[in-house]
Amino acid sequence: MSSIKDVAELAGVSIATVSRYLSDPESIRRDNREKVARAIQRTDYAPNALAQNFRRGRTGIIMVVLPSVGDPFFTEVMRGIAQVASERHYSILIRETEMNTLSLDEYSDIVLSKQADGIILLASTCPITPMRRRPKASRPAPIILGCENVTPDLGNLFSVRIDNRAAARKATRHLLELGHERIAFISGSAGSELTADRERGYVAAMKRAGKKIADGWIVPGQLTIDGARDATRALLQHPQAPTAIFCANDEMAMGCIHEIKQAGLRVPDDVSVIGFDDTRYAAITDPPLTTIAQPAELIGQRTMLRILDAVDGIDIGSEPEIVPHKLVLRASTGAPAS
Amino acid sequence: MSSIKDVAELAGVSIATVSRYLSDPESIRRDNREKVARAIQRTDYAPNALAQNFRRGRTGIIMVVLPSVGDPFFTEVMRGIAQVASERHYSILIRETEMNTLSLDEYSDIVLSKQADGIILLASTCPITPMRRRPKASRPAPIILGCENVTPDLGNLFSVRIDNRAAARKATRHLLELGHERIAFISGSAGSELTADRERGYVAAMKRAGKKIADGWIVPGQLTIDGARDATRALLQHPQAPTAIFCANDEMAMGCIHEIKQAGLRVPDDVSVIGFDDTRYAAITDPPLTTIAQPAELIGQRTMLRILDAVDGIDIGSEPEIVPHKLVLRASTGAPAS
DNA sequence: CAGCAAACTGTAAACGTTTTCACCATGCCC
DNA sequence: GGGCATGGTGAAAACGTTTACAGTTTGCTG
Repeated sequence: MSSIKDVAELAGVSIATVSRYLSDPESIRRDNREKVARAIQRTDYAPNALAQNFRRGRTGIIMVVLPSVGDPFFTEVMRGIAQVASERHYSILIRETEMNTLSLDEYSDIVLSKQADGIILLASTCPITPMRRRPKASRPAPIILGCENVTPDLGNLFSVRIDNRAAARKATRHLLELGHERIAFISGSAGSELTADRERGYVAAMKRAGKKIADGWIVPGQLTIDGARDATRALLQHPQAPTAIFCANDEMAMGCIHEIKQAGLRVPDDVSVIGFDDTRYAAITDPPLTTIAQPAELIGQRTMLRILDAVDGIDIGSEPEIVPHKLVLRASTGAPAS
Repeated sequence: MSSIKDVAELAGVSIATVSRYLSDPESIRRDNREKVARAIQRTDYAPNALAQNFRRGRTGIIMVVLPSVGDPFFTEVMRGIAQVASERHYSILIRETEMNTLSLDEYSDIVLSKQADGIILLASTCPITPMRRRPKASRPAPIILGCENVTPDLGNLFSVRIDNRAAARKATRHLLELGHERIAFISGSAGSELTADRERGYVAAMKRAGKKIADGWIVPGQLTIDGARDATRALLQHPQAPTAIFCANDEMAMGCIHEIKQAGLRVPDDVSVIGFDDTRYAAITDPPLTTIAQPAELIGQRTMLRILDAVDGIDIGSEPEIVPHKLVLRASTGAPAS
């Protein structure tokens, strides 16, 4: 591949001039402009991105860490992220971290060692351990959260998300208002702060309504279809089997509904099911899924915009940006059989 | 951030020694090894990836181009890709190209200008235009295909995929064997070679069985849920409405089934539906979906391995690597009502 | 046409590595 | 003890840009 030097030689100017042509053609004289343009054509020159990035000290990469690329909700968030990224000429680097915990230090190192300019942590199923060292860093590495909120001792990570607790309360209240009393909750896994908040909302709503939550009504479902199927089977065999099940995401709701039908029961006649996320499949499940809608794409866009701000040195603070959610009524919930 | 120079100074050795320590600690003397190790500790040093890559002339990035990150099949392929990538310390850079056509030249430029070491083209919905220029490049840029096969004039791009035609024949034959005569096909979009091949398989199987394909039985569905719903509505109103519908992917099959139920018909009693891909949702649709299973994750792994070979300068040729597929029988297909 | 500002250009340094090359010890063999 | 391989080291070049600085040309004004 030809370099800027070849172009300069062919055009009969210095490499500085070529470089200037590249960044701002107007800044060089007309005749040189044309000579350089021709030389670039002839040599088939394209700037070496590696050298540019090195020189500029930026990678042009934002790393996105997420537990599973398969999850349709994250997919939607990713779409928002990718959209802003391409507008701003940034690339996104996806890292899937099934379960392995990385400490904030390690993420910080990724930025410091110039593997990425910033990091977006999408709801991690693993507890993020706080930062130990490097108080010396003049300015903290740009790391922010999407969707997730996080244990308070982690300190001040900015995030864009909905109010998960309020949303879960709303979902639970919907079931209560339909007349359900025995409402179960299929959560994520132990480490997930994201679903923990939803669980808190569920518990709070039940409490406020004066309903008891029986042992075994809160079942972990790993946020996966299969996890939810197992959880659902357990719930259906529970001595006080629930008449409604609140699943912490839509994937699990799909697994849950399938398992209920499998058991010969009907949704919502025998058991109501409510999901969370309003993914693309929610409208075409059978029955169509009542769920909490999150503006996933918007979350992605906002998160990306904010991290780019942070990369540019703008202080984005640590006050989370809360985006709206809403309850979408479809046909998977109804009054309990009396 | 401290550089190798700081470490060298603190340790009292040259930067060359530090560099050698980093790449192979055994290659330096014991006492220096310890001094350097201590100095690295004390300075909190981590190599600057930007500088390393620049110096080495490699990006450590493989770009993956795909039409939609949302598609669960591609998601599965991505998982395979990501897995190999992380083993080999490569990063993947996702580029979503809704519809915009890029020429092979442009992809080639991305590699030549060191934005990525290689490119994987996952089934593009857009026709890839062949390469015009740059015959000068000593060796073609490593660009290979996953899933997709491509118009012959594009020449010699290696690919890993199933035999789509044979698979589609198998799916169609399954319906024929159940006794269906009026079988429709919901394809992708016009530009998609991928679904074009499936369409060819469908046509071939129908022909061989001596069944006519009525006008309007082959409907484009854009590979999306909504596209398939529209297509299905059209098919149900067709004067010779089909008793079985073959969808070019599972997403469309899900949309199709939903629309059939919407119309008050039953699957498979009134209309049989068969999908393609065997995504994670196939088993939990209602009824569970009969479909063609592709080893998506394997395709991803193999594709990534081969492109890494190509990046290393190994000639991988252009003979496609064909991986096995199979027909998975579930409950969405059955004999036609007589 | 002198003088001066403005516009443009070239030289060279810098970014942080890796790696070649020459060099210096050290230990071994004769 | 001289020669020689061996193992380790440091100086310096190189990778391809961008950019500060100084220098040169151009155009304008009086």
